[in-house]
Amino acid sequence: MSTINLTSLMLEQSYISTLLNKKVDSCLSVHGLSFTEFIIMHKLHNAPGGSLSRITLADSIGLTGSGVTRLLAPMTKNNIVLKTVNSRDARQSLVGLTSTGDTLYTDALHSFEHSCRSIFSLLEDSEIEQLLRLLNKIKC
Amino acid sequence: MSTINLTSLMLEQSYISTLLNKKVDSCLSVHGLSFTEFIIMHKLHNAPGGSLSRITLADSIGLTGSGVTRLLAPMTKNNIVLKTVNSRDARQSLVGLTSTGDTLYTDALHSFEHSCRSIFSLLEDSEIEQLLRLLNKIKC
DNA sequence: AAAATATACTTGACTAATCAAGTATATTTC
DNA sequence: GAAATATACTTGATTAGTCAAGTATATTTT
Repeated sequence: MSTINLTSLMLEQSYISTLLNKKVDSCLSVHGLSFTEFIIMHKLHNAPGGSLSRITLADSIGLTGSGVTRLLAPMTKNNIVLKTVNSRDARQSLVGLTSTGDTLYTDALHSFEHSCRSIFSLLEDSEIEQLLRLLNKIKC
Repeated sequence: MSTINLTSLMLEQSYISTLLNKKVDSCLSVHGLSFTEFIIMHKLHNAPGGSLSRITLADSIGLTGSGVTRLLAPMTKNNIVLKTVNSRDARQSLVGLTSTGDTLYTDALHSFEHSCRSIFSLLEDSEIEQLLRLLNKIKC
């Protein structure tokens, strides 16, 4: 493979990602959510037991721990997520969605899915699978 | 296609992009450059005539005009880029690489390509082409 | 069990970007 | 050709995140 294509691929990937983030952000803004907040809610909604520690959350979304702390602060204040102490380890605090948060997530998910269908509408089913497969072969 | 996969695809794409940005940023930091600065230099290096207006630059990298203004300020001070007036339109200022900037770009490109080869090392040539093709079918 | 180290989280200082409003120049309309 | 509108850019205020240092609790070493 010529290195030129690798460079193009990286730049293209970065460019598309920038635009996609903006697009998805604006679709979620009607629910008062940023994309990152939505991702957090998605991870919490799908977590076994419904809660995750900050560090697990941070790793699973590619942010630092302090980034997660700052993101969760307003979400806690707005009663979207709830912090509970881990009785086995007082350092850890587990985070989960409140029922308000879960309802909000479900609503936002509808908008999000709608936006995704539009964004990926030019891709066939098999191409979606293929794209997912190829993305997972990238060494981050 | 199930909507579940579209959601996964979007989240996966976002996650990978976050990590890739960090990886590439750290590879370029030895040259004192951020990824965004590198992209700007790349666009300027490859522009016909070697210069672009701020707005063309902004569009081509997915930033706002003001973002570009702020990015270019320190690069101008460090003699990496040069602003020239457009004699046909006094509003526009064209931006180009200085020779210092061009040398820096060439050096940084080596590191960047090296990093890209590692990042995409699990992908076959044909898969790189395929990935580029699929990314370009995304409606941003 | 005390000391050293590691882990989970928070906080202050900073950076990169955004948006909205402002300024200067161009273009269009009447 | 003056007035209205559009375009190119800049700037102040804000936001989302980073990193490094700090605090509190756990774990390991001796």
